Amino acid sequence: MTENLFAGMRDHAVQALADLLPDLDPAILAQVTARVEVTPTRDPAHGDMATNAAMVAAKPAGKPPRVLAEAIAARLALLPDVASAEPAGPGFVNLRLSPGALLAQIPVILRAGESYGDGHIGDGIAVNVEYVSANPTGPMHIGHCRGAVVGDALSSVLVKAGFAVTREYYINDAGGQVQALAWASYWRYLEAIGSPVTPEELDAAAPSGLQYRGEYLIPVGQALYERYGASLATPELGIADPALWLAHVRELALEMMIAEIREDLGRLGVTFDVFSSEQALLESGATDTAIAKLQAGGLLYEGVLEPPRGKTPDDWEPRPQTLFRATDFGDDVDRPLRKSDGSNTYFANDIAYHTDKIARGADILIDVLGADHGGYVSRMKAAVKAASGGRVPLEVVLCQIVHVMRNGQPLRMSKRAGTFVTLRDLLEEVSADAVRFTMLMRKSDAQMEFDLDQAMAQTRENPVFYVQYAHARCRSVLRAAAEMLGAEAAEPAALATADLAPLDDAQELALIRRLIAWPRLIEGAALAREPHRVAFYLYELAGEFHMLWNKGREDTTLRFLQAEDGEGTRARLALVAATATVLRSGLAVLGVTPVEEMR
RNA sequence: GCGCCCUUAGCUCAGUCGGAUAGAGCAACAGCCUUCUAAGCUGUGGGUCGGUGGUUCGAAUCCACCAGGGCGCGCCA
Repeated sequence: MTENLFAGMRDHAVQALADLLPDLDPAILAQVTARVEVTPTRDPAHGDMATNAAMVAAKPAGKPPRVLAEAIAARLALLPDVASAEPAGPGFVNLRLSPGALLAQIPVILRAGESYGDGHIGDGIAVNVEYVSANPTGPMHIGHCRGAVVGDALSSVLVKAGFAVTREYYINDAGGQVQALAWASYWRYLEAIGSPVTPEELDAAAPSGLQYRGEYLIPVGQALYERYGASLATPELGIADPALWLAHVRELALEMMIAEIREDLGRLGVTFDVFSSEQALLESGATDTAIAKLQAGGLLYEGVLEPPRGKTPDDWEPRPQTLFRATDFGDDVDRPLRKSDGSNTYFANDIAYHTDKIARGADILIDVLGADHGGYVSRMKAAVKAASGGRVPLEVVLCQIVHVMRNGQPLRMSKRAGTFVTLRDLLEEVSADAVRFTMLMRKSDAQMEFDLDQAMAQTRENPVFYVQYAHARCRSVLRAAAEMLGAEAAEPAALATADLAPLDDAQELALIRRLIAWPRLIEGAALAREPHRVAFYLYELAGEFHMLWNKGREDTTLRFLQAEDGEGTRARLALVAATATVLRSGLAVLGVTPVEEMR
């Protein structure tokens, strides 16, 4: 748990307001203080931090913002850590920390190590983050990997901010797609045992045709052969009664597909705490229970939906269905829970699944979904509201489509063109570090172009390289320091005791300001559910460090290691070590390797 | 037709949940450098924030309408 200087200063600003406005209605004051913020300044000329306290309080207090700002500044100026506090602009109070207060954060960082930035705003609240949840009918596709990276990084951000996170994958193993998987696997099995059955015959025999013809099921067919011999076929090696084989084939195919998915995701550094099975939920009766509960609450009825305006399906006919009163909970239309054959819709099972997550103790549910599921969001939110009695919110992070670009041209993701389609293929060309960081350099709900050339480039244009390079430079300096001063003297613990007064260059101070913004950044990213902010922060932090490094090319007094200046060297080494620490802390959140050297 | 997301410099994108003169990289232009710290460095130009209204001390941010792009729209998951 580390100190957030901005949060601390905010407490002082709020206190100042309370002292200055003793007659203000407490309820109004609370409203005002909720809007008070202390932020890093964009322009160093404005000091280290600024607060809007005077402006948000001006109206309720009936005083001009500048007057309030004067009074707040006068009070904040008395704080020992504040060097100056001045009203500015329309009513900001600009604060400059005393050099000691600013520099004192460096040993704080060094002692905290990578845990610097760990926060408590999560307060142990249980958050369930569900992501990927791709059908277990084939290997991971490139389209899945953005959600995987976003979900994984978001989880890490939340953990760092103090939330109790469960990372979860929902296996859709109950529907018709899995049945189709079983039939396709059976086809590969028949091939493995040398059956004369043709794909056409199988396509005709399977209830929904032969859907998955990719070669990735060949190993499944082989494994079935190894386990069952020819016993799943007729004596003539023809198609046997599905009752004899379907369950076996289904089980093994699912097992192997899930193993493959886990392996692919593992290569990307994406892991989960819990895998939940739709089929298991059905078998446990959880779905019936959840539906019965809605029924008991009077939230279900038999009714007929209107066709959507402007786009009536060809085969539309009015039909009575079991409907959930989603409109009572903010959705546009009530939603069906049962198909005409009496089985549950995907939505019905998903209600049970989300109910299950709540029953397991989640206080907040987050689903990371592809943009093609956008139309699904409002009904699921309605369902969760109904199922939890409004206690548990469902939040949805939508990930837009990724266009993979090469040589400035969109990459066609077709097998016929010989270009890759799977995550595994992608990872053979681009490192997991580059994939992850690049994916996180965009807001998730914005469409993005993934430039392969840029992701692989070993130049400044590549943000991953740029950030890893900054860390490598830090480590390089520290290795040299260990040579020069001895290993122990270059350790964080030793550097934490350095006299930091020599750090007074504008660029050194700019770097320190960036470092101390880390705890606040984590809080913001966690509350906004926006892991991409971490990537941008690291990019900017790396930029400040590179700038200092480059400045040392011209101004030799800014170089980190100087034989004739022991005190200055120790101070600068402390800054370098602190920078490396925060870079590592951030890269850990993103799941990107903090490399020791560029090779 | 309806709903949701998006539109910011030539390009790719940020903009800290309403704050100060809207930022970064690439590209362009102009210098420097070819190593003393490592894949070059420094500086400059570039914007009616898609458009029009509105809300207020203050709007890229919130609201309404319009334009363009994406996604979705009863028994697919």
